[in-house]
Amino acid sequence: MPDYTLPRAERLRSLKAIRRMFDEGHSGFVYPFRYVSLVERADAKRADAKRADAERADAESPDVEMTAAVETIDAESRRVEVMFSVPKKFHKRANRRNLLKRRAREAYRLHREPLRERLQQQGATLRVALIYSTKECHTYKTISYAVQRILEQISQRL
RNA sequence: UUGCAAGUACGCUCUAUCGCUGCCCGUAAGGGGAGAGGAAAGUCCGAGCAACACAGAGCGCCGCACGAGUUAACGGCUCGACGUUCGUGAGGGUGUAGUAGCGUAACAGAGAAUAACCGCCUAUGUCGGCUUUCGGGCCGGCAGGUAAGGGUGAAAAGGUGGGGUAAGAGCCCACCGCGACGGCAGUAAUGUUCGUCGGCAGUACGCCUUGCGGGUUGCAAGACCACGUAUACCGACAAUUAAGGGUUGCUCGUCCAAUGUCGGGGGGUAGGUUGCUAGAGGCUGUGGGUGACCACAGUCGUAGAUAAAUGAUAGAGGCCCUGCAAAGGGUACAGAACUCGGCUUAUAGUAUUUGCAGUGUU
RNA sequence: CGGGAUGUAGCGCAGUCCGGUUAGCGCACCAGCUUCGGGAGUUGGGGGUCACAGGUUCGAAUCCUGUUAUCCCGA
Repeated sequence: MPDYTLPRAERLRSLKAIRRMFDEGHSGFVYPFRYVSLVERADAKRADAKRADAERADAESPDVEMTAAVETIDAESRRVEVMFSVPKKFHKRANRRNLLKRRAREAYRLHREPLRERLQQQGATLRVALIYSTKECHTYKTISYAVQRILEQISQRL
């Protein structure tokens, strides 16, 4: 039985980690999403993160609304951390942004199992951000398809 | 029946699968139950709450301003008064403290306020001319009188008619309008088809004056715990009278002393707990009040997240639109962030009460 | 979430406090002159729903109210 849950622990919440991901991560675009991901194979990531934070001061993309998860002690649940974002620039109304974030989260929740297995095999961890960057408001079907494509792409890059 | 006006209530429902955030039960597996709005929005007012001395004085600044009521409070609400404006009407919009003094009123116009440009008059005074029956008469000028007429303007000193006059004028009179006092009605604003009297006022805005209210900053307020560090370094300040500071526009008052206070300048954290949801609470009934609202009784338990949960998908059913039907399409505005009371703005549609105007039938 | 500012010609800004005759300045644009031609220079010209909607006033870019867009600040 696959695990379809998505508790808060699996969401990317640390400001430090987010900055690092946007600086060093690999980014791509599958309509309507822009995505950013960062793979880490080493175990000594905590020291890494500290160094990265000290290096740089100025933050980029200030009007991005972020959804994230805290770093927990459990290493297993930290295999993948994800955040979803819908910029205010494209969607003015809060209820619209909520709806799109929820659809994206749902699509991720139902389709991330293959990716997770692959990560487990390789012993790597992954951080992903999905940014909905279009003015149109797409249905669940479109979003679901796009999310699957993104997860496939990330999986192939491992 | 058509079109309107003013309100009031509601504003999708159910099932399945997979989830999210608190809470309760359980050692655990798991189970139970809760989970967006009328505007949650804008942040335009008013409060609670918190810190600053359980916050003081004066000045300044800001807000409000018909009357009565309502309320914890308000710039809100209710009922009422008057003016103005839109509407055939039901009704809707908007305004209303005081005026002693000062300022401004472009352009146009003679003039924008102790008005004489054109016009009218020459009774009165005076000068000149003509004439004379020597009383005076006529013409012109000057002093002067005149707010009727002209045109300008947003606004020109009550209106119409008559008398009166040299010409005119509330100068006098009639009616209309206005104001004051008294009576009457009303708690009052105010009204008055009552009585008596007064010839009778510029207008708008601002300064100003009066009354009432406002200390400042806001839950990123504030409190605690953990982690980490630096009492780095530089500068200012005093021994009894002051500097500096204590979240206030200024002044005062008051408080702060050497392991000190403050400033400059660096360093660390980016976590948790609390504030955090029972409150001027909702609903029902009875009573009071025109009403806002109030009193009493009963009853209910109703989000608390933290880059932020309250959902996604599928199916079925309502409702609306198109269509003969089959079928197709639509189902608004919008997402809690300390909490209340209002206001404002957005909103597919549905139901309903009262009232108005028109048309038809009887 | 809380607090604050701005919107005027294609672009950048005055004017708004304290309302008044025709909303002004620079760059850009158009035309003439100049040059063999262009640039520079010079002379003239066009271009504005003063963000939007109500209100106050005789009269509103200016005062008042609401809406909308953009920007800034607060750990």
